Amino acid sequence: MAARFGIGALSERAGCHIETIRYYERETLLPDPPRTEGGHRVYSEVHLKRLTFIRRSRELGFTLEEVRGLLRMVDGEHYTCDEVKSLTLDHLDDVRGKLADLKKLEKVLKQLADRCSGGETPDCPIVEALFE
Amino acid sequence: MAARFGIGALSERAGCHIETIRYYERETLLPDPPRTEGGHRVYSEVHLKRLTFIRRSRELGFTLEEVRGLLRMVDGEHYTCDEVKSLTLDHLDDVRGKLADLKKLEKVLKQLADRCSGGETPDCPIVEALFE
DNA sequence: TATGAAACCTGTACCAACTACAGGTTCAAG
DNA sequence: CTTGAACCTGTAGTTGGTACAGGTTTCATA
Repeated sequence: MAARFGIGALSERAGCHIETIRYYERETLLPDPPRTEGGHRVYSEVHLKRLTFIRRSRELGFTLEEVRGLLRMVDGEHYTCDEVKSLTLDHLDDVRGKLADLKKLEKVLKQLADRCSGGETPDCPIVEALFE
Repeated sequence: MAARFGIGALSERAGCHIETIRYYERETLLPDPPRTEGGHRVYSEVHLKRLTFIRRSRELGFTLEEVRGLLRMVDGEHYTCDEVKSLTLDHLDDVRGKLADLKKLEKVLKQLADRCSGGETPDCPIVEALFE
């Protein structure tokens, strides 16, 4: 028999908050699960699998819209590697862009900090630089 | 005589949106400027200088709360280099943390993409990996 | 079977840091 | 005096959740 469990157990097993699960349901990333008489959500392994997919994708930095795209492919059954790979490569580009921005930032901040000798001096080169 | 100008000119000279200026005002990062009879905001160089400071700080990735802190120091007149430098170094740590996270991400994404040969194959190793 | 705590429910508001209207008023040039 | 650009206020939306409040259901124990 398929195991059935509540939202608390799903939350624990998938490693994401109860509120997040309900949020994904509202966002139609997770299907509406069956309910008990009293209205409690009842989940099974299918839901866990799907939620895990979402969580992993999010960990890899995909936006919810991108996750939605991935799920559509997976749901459609006839997605191709090409499609998935292209989505992944686009995302990789994003990540690399952010990486480049952050590196620049780090450099500038380090330069600023290096130029400042600290101490009690009231004229700080960092502040000066911020005024441009 | 000190030049006085409207929000549009300030926006242009500081390089940030009109709405953002009004937002900073609401957030008390910018002082309430004097107004014309009809209620239009009137700015002068002081405002431009302060707004530039905010914009530069934001470009360097400081949060608005951090900017608020920097402004308090500058306003207080008797800030020390030490304080400013320490705020900057804390922020630099943040940036380096994010940098490390993104690098990990990049690596994983690249590995995933490399493992996938593309093409029409319906079984994609990326999708597989996302299901964990 | 009763009971009380733990788990669950819905709905709303909040976070950052803006952005995007709608619908109205003022300003300045001609 | 007209007209159109610039400006005003106020509200709602963005992303990806989180945090309640205030109520109901479930289930293990007495």
